[in-house]
Amino acid sequence: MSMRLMILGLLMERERHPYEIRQTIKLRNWNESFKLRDGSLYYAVDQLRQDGLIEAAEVVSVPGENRPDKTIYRITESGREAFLSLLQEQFKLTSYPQHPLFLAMPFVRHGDQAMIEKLVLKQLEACEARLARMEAILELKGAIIPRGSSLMIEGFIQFGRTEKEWLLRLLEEARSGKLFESHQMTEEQIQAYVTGLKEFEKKYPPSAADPT
Amino acid sequence: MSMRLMILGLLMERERHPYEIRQTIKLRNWNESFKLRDGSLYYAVDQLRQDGLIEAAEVVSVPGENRPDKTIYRITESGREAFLSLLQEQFKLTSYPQHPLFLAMPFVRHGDQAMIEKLVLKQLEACEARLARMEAILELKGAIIPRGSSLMIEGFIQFGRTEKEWLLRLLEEARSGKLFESHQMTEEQIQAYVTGLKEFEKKYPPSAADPT
DNA sequence: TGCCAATAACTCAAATTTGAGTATAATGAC
DNA sequence: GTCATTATACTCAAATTTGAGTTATTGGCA
Repeated sequence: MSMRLMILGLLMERERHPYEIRQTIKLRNWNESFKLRDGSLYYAVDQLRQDGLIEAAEVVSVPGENRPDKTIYRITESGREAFLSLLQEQFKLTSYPQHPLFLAMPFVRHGDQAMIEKLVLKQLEACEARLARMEAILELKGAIIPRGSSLMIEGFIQFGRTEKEWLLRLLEEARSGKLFESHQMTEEQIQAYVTGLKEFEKKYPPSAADPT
Repeated sequence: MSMRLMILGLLMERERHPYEIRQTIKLRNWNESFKLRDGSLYYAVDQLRQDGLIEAAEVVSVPGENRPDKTIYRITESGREAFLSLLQEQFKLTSYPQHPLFLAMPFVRHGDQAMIEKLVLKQLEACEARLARMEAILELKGAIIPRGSSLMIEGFIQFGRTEKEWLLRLLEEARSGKLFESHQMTEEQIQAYVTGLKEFEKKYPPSAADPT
C-alpha cells in the first residue's frame, strides 16, 4: 500500500503523469528505503484509476511522434479521503526495525570465518557510504524541505549510526572468533529457560503486527 | 529468498517437516522481523524440493487418522551448497534501515495535528513494548543460544532504542506544531540547492542496492 | 460431559511484485 | 560526425505473497 500512499500524496500537490511520479520519488529520496519498480508503479496507478481514486486529466501526445502518450492523472475527491486513511494506516503499521543481516545471524556459525569477516567489512563500508550520503542530503536540502521530510532524513542518519555501531561489534566478534564458538548449554540453563518461558509469554505478548 | 535461507538453515541442523519449521521459526523469534505466512512457507518448501535442494526423508501418517500426512524433509548435498551461497547473498544485501513511518513523514503535513499526535503516541507505546519484550528474551535466552542469535536480539534492542529516541522527537514536534508549519524557500536557497545537486550526485552515489 | 477455543497441518485463488523487455530521443565522448 | 550511453515512457509473463479457507485433534473449564 505504500506505493499507493506515495502516488496519492504526490497527486495531492498537483497533477502528474506516472513517469513524473517516479522521477519525483527519486528526487525526494523516498526510494532510499523503498523499492521503486516500474511495474509496481504502473500497476498501482492503474488500480487507483479503477478504484476511482485518481482520474486522467489529460492525455498528452507529442505531435508527429510515436512516443507513447503521457496520461496525466489528477486525484479525485474520494482519492483525497483514501489518502488520509492510507496515511493513518501507515502510522498504524508497527514492526521491529529491520536489517537484512538480522536474518543471517542465526546461521553465521555455519559459515567460514574469513568469508564472514570480509562480508561484514563490506556491509560496514556500505553503511558508512549511506550515512555520508544522507548527511550530505540533509545539509543540501534540510532547510528547504518540509519538516516531516527532513525528519525522515534525520531518521535515516540516526538509524544509520546505530547500524554502524552494531556492525562494528559484529566485525569484532567475527575477528575474535567468538561468533563461531560452539556453545553448550547446561541442564539448569535449559530448565531455567523452560520455566521462564511460560510467564514470559504472558508478560510480553508478541507484537500485534505479527501475522500468525 | 529469506524464507529459503531459513528453511535450509533449519534443515542443516536436522530433518524437519514444514509445520515444525514454522514452529521453530517462531520459537526462535526469527519472525519478529520477518513476516511468516503459511502460504509462503509451503510454497518455498515445494520450490526447494523441485530444485532438488531438499528431499522427502519420510512420510508420517498417524495410523487410523485422516489428518494430513506429515512429510519430513532433509537437506541434500546441493542444498548445503545452496545454503552457503544464500547466506552470502543475505550478507550482500545492503539497504537503509527501514521504518514504516519514514514513508509517511513527507505527508504528515497534510494530516490533522490531533490525529497525528495520537498515532505517534501509539507507535511509541508499541516501540516500548517491543523493546521490553526483546530485553526479556535476551535475559531469558541470551546465555544458551549461539552468539550469532543473541547478536540478532541485541541488534533489535539497539535499533529499538534509536527508534524510541526518534519517535520522541517526532512526538515533540507534532505537539509543538513544528511538523505542520508551512515552509517557504527563498530564491537563494533553491539556487544553492540546484547548484549543489550536481556535485552531490557525483560525490555520494546512490547505494548499489537501489534497483533503478 | 459437552462446548469452545486453540493447535496442527495444510490448500488455493486472487493480488501483487519482479525482472526483463520495447521503442524512441536526447546527450555526451572521441 | 557518429557511436554508445542514458533518459523517457511504458508493457508483460512468470514468480511470489497474501489472505482466507479447510479439516481434525487437543486442552480447558463450567
